Amino acid sequence: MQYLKHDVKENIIKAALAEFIEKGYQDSSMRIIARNANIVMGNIYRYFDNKEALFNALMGPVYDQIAGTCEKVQHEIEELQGPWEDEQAMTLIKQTYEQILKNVSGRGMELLILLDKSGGSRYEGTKKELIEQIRNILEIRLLPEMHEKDVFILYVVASAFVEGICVILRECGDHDRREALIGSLSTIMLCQISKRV
Amino acid sequence: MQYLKHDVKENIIKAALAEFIEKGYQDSSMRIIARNANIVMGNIYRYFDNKEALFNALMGPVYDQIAGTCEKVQHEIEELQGPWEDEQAMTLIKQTYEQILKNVSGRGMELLILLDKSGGSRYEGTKKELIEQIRNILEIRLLPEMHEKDVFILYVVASAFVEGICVILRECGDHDRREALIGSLSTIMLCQISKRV
Amino acid sequence: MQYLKHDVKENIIKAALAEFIEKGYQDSSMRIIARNANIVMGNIYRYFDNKEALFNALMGPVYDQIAGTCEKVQHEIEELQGPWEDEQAMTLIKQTYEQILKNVSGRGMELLILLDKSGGSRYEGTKKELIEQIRNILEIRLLPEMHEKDVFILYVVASAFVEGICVILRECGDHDRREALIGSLSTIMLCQISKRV
Amino acid sequence: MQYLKHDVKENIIKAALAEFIEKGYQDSSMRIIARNANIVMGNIYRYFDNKEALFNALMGPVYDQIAGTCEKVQHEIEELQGPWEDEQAMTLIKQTYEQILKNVSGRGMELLILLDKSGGSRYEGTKKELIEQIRNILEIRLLPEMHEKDVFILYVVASAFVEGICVILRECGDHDRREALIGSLSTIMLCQISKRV
DNA sequence: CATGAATGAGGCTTCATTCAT
DNA sequence: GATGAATGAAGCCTCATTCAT
Repeated sequence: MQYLKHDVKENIIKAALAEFIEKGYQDSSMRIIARNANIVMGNIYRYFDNKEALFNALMGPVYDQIAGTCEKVQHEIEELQGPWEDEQAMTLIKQTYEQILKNVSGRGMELLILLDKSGGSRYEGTKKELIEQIRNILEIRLLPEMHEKDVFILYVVASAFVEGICVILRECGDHDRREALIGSLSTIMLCQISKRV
Repeated sequence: MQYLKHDVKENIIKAALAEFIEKGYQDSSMRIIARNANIVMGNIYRYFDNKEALFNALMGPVYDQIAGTCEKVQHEIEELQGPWEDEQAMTLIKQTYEQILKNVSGRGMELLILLDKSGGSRYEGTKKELIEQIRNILEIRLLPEMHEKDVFILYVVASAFVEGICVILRECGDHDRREALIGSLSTIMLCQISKRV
Repeated sequence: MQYLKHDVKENIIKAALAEFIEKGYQDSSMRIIARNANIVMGNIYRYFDNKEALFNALMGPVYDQIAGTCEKVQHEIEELQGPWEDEQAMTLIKQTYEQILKNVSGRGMELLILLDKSGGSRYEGTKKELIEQIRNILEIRLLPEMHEKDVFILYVVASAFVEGICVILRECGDHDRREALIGSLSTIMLCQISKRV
Repeated sequence: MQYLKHDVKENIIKAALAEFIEKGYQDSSMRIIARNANIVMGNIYRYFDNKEALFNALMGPVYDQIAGTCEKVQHEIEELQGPWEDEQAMTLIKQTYEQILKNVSGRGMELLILLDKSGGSRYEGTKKELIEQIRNILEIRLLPEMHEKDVFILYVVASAFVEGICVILRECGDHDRREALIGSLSTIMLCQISKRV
C-alpha cells in the first residue's frame, strides 16, 4: 500500500507545516497535526518517530539547501581578491538570498519556519548562521574603513536584513515579487553602505 | 513584617525576566520561575496573582512608556507641514527610539521581551504597532516618489529597522553604546533613503 | 476500535454519579472519579472535555425531561378556567412528579443530583424552578383565601414538598414504591390544604 | 490585651459565619475569613486551631442547645401515656421547633448552618437527627393506624418538615414571623394528619 | 498497517496550615 | 501576641508518546 502511505504522509506534512507556521515548533501540537491530517493520533508515529523527527524531516532538506548555498558563497568569498567594493558585498548578499529563494522554491514555508519558528528545535540557530555570514561579508568590506567605529553595527545590520527577508517570506507568496523585494531591500540597506557607516 | 518579601519579589522578577527572555511569555513555566527564584511554586502566587499578572506587572510600565513616546511622536508627525525631507523622516524615527531607550533605561530586557517574546500576552501587538508607525513615517516621505514601486518594501524596511533595535537591546547593555548604535542603524538604513528606493 | 471505550465510559459515568451524589458537583474531584473508574486522571478527558462537560453530559438529558414536563404542566395551568378546587392543585402537582419520575425512570440518581447537588453548575437553579412552579400552583388556589395570612408559607410548603420528593429519590429505588410515596406525600401535604392554611 | 483579643475573635466569628452561610463548611476559605475579619492569615490560628475547630467552636453551643431540647422532648415523649391524638404529635413537634428557635434566638444563622451547610464537618448528621426524632413522634402516633401502608412516608414527611424549617430560617429573619410560619407549617403538614396518611 | 485508548509528566492555580521573625 | 511568608498537597487540565487490539 505504498500509494496510501504516500497520501497519508503528504497529509501529515501539509498539516504539520501549517501548524509549525502558525505556532512554531515548540507550541505545535501533534494532536492538532494529526487531526488536520485526518488521521488518528497514534498513527502519526508510524510515519515519524516523534515531533522532533517530524520537524527535522520537513526542515532538513531545506536546511541543507541553505547550508549548501551558504557554503558555496563562502567559497566565493574566499576566492575574491583584493579590496572589495560596496557593490560586491551587496551583490554577494543579494545573490545569496535570491539563490536560496530559488533553490527552496515552493518551500518558502519551510524556509520561514526555519528562520523564525524553529525555537526549541535543532534548527533554532539557522537564522544566526545566516546573519553571521552576512556580518562576515560586511566586515570584509567595511572593517578596513570603520576605524574607531563600533563593528557591532555590522551584526545589527545583518540581523535587520535577515529580518527583512523573513518579512518578505511571511507576507508575500509570489516568487517574482519576492525577488524584487529582496532586490529593493538590498539596495536600501546595502547600496553604497560604506558611505553611511 | 515584610521581613523577606522584598528580596523574594526581586528574585521572582529576576527569574521571570530570565525565563520570559529565554522562552517567551507563552512557553515560560511558573514552575521554573519559582525554582530559579528559590521558592516553592505556590508561593509565587503570594506576589503575583497569576502568570499573566506577573507578566503584565513587569511589562506594563515599560509598555506605557513606549506608548506615550509613540503618541507624542504621532502628534509631531501630524503637525509637520509640507513635503518632507529624508532627513526629517530619519530624525523622527531615530529620535523616537532614542527617546524610548532613554525612558526605559535600565529596563531594556523588558523592552526586548515586549517586542519579541510577548506572544500570547496582551502585549503581543507591540512590535507591530512600532513597525506600523515607522512604516507610516516612511510612507509620508516616500510614497509620493515611489510611483510604480511596490510600497510593501516600506513595511519590510520598517520591520528590519525594528529588528535592528531588538538586536541592539539584546546584545548590548551599555546605554551610550546603544544610542550610538541606534544612530548608526538609522543612518545606514534611512539616510537619503529616497535615493535608494 | 472502541474495543474498550464503552466499558471505560460506563465506569467513568458510574464513578462520577457516585462522586456527584456524595459531594455535589462543586466538591467532586476528577482525580477521585478517575481513581474509582480505574483509569488514570488524564484519560478521563478523552471521554469528557472537562468536569463541567462530564456533569452536563450526565445531567442534560434528565434536566431536559424535567423542563419539558414542567412546560407542559405550565400550559395546563394556563388553560384551567375558573376558581380552582384543592383537588385540582394537588392533582396537578402530584401528576407533575409522577410524570417526571416516569420520564426519568432509571435515572433517579441524576434527578436527585440535579435537585440537590448541582451547586456551582449550570443546573444549580433546577430545584428553585420546581419549587416556584409548585408555589405558583398553590398561590393560584390559595391566595384568594389567605386574606391577611403570610403568603410566604406557600413557598415554604413548596420547598418542603420538593424536599420530600428528594428524600423519596434518595432512599427508595423501586419505581412503584416511589409513585405510591409521591401519592402519599401529596395527600398529606396538599389534600384539602385550603382548610389548613 | 484581653480586650483586643476579644475584638479580634468577634471579628473572626462574624466573618466565619458569613462565609459558612454563603459557601458551607467545606467550601469555605480560611483566607477569606481572615481577610473579612481584617486580620492576617496566620493569626486566625492563634484563636482557633484549624478550620474544623473554628467551625466546631461556632456550632458547638448551638448544637448542644438543640440536642438538649431534643433530649427534653424525648423525655416528654417517653412519659406520655396511652394512645396519642394527632394534636399531641403536632404540638410536640411544633413546640420542639419553637423551643429550639427560642433557645438559639439570635443565632439562627448557626442553626441554619448546622442544618444545611455542615457537610464535611462533624455536624453533618444534625439534620438527620432532627428528622429522626420527628419521624419517631409520627411513628408513635400513626404506626398503629397505618396497617399495610408504607411507613417510610413518615420519614419523608419528617424530612419535608425540617426542610420547611430550614427555608424559614434561611429566608426570614424576624423572630415572630418565624414562629408564625412554623405554626402554619405544622398545621398544614401535621394537623389531623392521621386522616391523610 | 491502523486504531484510538492509556499513560505519566507537566501546565497553572488554590488552599489549609506552619513557621521564622 | 502578631505578622505574613513559606510550604506541600491537591485542584483541573493538556500533551507527547506508547501500546494493546
